[in-house]
Amino acid sequence: VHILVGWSRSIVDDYHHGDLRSALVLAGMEVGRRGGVAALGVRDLTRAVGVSATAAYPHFASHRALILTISEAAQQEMSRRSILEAMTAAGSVASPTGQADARLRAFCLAYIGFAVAEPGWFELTCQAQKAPAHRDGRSSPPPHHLLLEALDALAAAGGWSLQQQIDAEWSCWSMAHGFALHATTGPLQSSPADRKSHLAHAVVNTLIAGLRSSQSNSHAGVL
Amino acid sequence: VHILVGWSRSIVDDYHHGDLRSALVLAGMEVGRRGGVAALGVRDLTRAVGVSATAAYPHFASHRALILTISEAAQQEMSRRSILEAMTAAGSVASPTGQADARLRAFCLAYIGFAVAEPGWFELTCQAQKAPAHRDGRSSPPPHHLLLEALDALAAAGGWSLQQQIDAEWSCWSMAHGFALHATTGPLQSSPADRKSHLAHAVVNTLIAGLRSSQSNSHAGVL
DNA sequence: TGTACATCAGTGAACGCGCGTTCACTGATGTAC
DNA sequence: TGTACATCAGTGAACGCGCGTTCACTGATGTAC
Repeated sequence: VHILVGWSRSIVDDYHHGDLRSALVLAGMEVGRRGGVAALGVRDLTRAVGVSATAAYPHFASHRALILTISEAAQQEMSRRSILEAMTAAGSVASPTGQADARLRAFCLAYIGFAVAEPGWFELTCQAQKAPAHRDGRSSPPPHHLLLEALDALAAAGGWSLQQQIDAEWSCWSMAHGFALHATTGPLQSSPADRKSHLAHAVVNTLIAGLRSSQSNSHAGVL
Repeated sequence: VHILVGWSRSIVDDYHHGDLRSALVLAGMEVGRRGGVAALGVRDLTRAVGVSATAAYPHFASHRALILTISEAAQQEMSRRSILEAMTAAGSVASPTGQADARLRAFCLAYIGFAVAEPGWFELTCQAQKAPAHRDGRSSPPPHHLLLEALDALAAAGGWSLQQQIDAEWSCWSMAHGFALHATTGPLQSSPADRKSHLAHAVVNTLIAGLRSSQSNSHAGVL
């Protein structure tokens, strides 16, 4: 049975001895949602949890390590709560080619949509970008795994080579990521929502049109 | 005639009374080239010029103002020294459509190439991204103006509507920007140069293929 | 049941640091008469 | 030619701040006998 002990002077009462590590990550998500990475100081987070500044160090080797852990939590949030949902919702389409198209489109638009809806979390997301490890059996995968999955279907339907599929992977991620940054932090940041949405659709349309035609004339017109 | 006066104790001897403003911006470009935005503290830059920390304030209202000015200098560098050069070099192609293609391709690849070759400057570049102002007669235009110029030709050759051209603008910029970030700061940052180069070409090919086919079936397949 | 002891998650004072910015000032330069 | 004065680009001491990290510590909890 948990009893509120004396040292807990903070408003955050849902933390008690024993799970400070998780509490810090949770606080990081809460604080970083508004405020981004800049708000994730060691002192900021320990303060938010209601604990002395030094209490973080038995759980995290350094400030950077704490940030990276929170970044991974943000990636989970993006994947599980936003992209995965959109992709499974896009599953109800007739033809297999149409379904593959729809799922890839859903990935890109959800990636962008998450960034626009949660710019703070999106910024966290960008902190820990590892080199992509291909299809290990990880549970609740980060965004990149979901992209690979969407492309698998498209590659099978279109008869792509492995090289073509890898290239496509980076086209999709670049387009979605670049647009997300423009809409979030860049020159589109104060555009109205419907303009952002229109451009997002246009941009993703161009991407998919390009992928579709890449199976016929790839490696043509090289500079 | 300039004489080395007593207060100039720094190694940077090419600064004398009267152009401290330019000297600070120049130092910012030098220091930011390695080190990025994080290295552009007020004290860092005044130290680099060999001047007291407070000397910057008659010339810049705040730290932020100083950074924005340096960012604009980096944009000039990117446009003039890298992109403009590549685009004019791509001018020698036969058909008008082929030339428009080549110039757009040159823009994207030069944008990415600059980011990879000068990641510090590229980071500076991203600091001051204003909303794009359409074709005013500015001398030595920032990257966005050069993109518009490249698209003008392509739109004329392809018979695009204005809306299609605006959409294309953001497709190009998103793709180039997203890939540049992946190659610079993101998951591709420690990939070998030839892999970056291969993927850059593949990604730009996909983009251009998408733009080419967008004139026929745009606004089709909307989600 | 009661005492002795190890464990372990936290405290809180302190370290050294560097930041952006303010303020009153100084000393060389150029101009007017 | 020489003196008086305004201008102006700098100085340097100081302010308040908050950071990440270290260290020796404390006090509650669980276990052994």
